Amino acid sequence: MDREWNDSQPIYRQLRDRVVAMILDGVLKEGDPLPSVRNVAAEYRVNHLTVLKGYQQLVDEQLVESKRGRGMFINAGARNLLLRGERKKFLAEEWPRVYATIQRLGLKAEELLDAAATRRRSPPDAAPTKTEVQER
Amino acid sequence: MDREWNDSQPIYRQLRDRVVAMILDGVLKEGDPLPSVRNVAAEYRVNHLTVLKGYQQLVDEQLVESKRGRGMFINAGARNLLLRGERKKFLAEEWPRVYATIQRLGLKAEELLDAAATRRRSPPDAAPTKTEVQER
DNA sequence: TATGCTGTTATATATAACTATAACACTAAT
DNA sequence: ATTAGTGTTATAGTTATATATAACAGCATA
Repeated sequence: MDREWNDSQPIYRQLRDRVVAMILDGVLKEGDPLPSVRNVAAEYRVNHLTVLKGYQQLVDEQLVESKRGRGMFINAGARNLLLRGERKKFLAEEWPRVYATIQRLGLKAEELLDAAATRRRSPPDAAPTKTEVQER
Repeated sequence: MDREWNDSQPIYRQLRDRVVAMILDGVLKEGDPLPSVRNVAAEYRVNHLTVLKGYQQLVDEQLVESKRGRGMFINAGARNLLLRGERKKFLAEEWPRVYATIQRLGLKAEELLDAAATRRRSPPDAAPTKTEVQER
């Protein structure tokens, strides 16, 4: 119900990232409507302008199209566009920093895999719905 | 000379992180003075209050001690304190998100290692000095 | 004592992020 | 035509981040 926000990124960017994750994971497919601005705002207890700002990023990236009065919809080719773009961005901007940290802390593959495996346990009745933005 | 700032984190936190990296890497050892607030401010072309704020974080974390009129110095035990704390923080807060992204993008170990290997090439005369905060 | 380093405090200003509240515009269905 | 759902715009206020400028306080040394 009440997801938490990471203080290392503005909320609107985290929202954008969550939708991106849903597209990559196939939870949102081409032509699908995004959960509505006001629904998300209510569910996450966030201002609807903040949600809109996150969604507008997706529009600017050509991933999503807005149809006034109807909703916002995943564009054709969105997933492929993302696979290219996000890969490049991650490898160039995020991974080097993360890799350096791993080296610096002397973390081993086993510890990393253990930590990744136990990162979340979903409560039994928390089956994901298409109408809500999902936590990663 | 003129390092760049990552727009995904406030400057003062990036400064804090760079000093932490220098401690972990052994560039700054216990008892060593930190590069002075005003020097760093000048070199990075940043307000000295921003640098001070980053340094104050380190004081709050017991990693550094401030001696008015003399400078700021790495505390005894700072590196060990960091090794515990940063490991825990990284594995709990950052790595799960990063790991999920790697899975989502279908990145393979080889690609990751390649990207990490080519992440920086130091110009020949850019030997790190103790008196400057280093880029990771 | 005077100079030149340190860290620190005080004001004031600008911008980004987020919020609350209200209103507007368009679409679909009753 | 009305209603209820979409996205969108407008105003205004708060907090965090970063800036510029000035001044204060402590230490070391010439």
